[in-house]
Amino acid sequence: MGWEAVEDVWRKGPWTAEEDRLLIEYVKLHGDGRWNNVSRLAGLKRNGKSCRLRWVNYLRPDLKKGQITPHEERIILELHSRWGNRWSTIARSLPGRTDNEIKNYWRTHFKKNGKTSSERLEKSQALLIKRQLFQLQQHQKQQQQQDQIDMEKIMSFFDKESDDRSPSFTQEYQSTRDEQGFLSSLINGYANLAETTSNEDITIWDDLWNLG
DNA sequence: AATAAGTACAACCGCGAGGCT
DNA sequence: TAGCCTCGCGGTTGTACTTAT
Repeated sequence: MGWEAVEDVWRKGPWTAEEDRLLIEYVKLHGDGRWNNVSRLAGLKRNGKSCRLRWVNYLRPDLKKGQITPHEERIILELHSRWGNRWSTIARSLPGRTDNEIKNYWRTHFKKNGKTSSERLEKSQALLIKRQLFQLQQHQKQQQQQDQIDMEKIMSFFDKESDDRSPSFTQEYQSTRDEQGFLSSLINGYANLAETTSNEDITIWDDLWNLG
């Protein structure tokens, strides 16, 4: 490693306001990068690695200050369930937030719940299934309404022309019934998988899907 | 009021990837 | 192509602050 090659003793621990000022001045003049030059050019007793970390996590002007919002929290949850501990990848989806910030937030807010990433993944999948179940149920409801309309048509048809039934009409009616039977079996299957998730979770996922 | 426990976050460390010579 | 340098990433630790007992 080359980080410690220039000097033997580097300052460690919390940064002072004066150190921050020197680092900001350095970046203004030379841009970010070439962090090993900072100690020589800016007069800082910090190694390049420490300077980079300080700049990236706290001094960058485009950083978003303040607490993680509930909206950001939902994004973190969703992306973590998808990518696991790939903090830098997750951070790229949250402008102004750093990987370190997200990592710390995750550890303090969610890790304590004792959920491993695989457990969270399972939960996310259950949420997805439950949402699909919800959509299927809505679809089934619409089908039932349509079915009732059809039934009224049939009754009216029998009333009017009981001796002259159209084969194409009865076929169409039968296919509608088949589709509904298929949906019912699908819903029954999903229901077993999704029963552990709440309707509140569905609302959260609806928000997430609407992000894009 | 004292202090133990919990929480939040800044900072450090080790490792590996990629570029350059 | 081997070795060095720079950088980024994820895990871990240290510490200040808050809350509970």
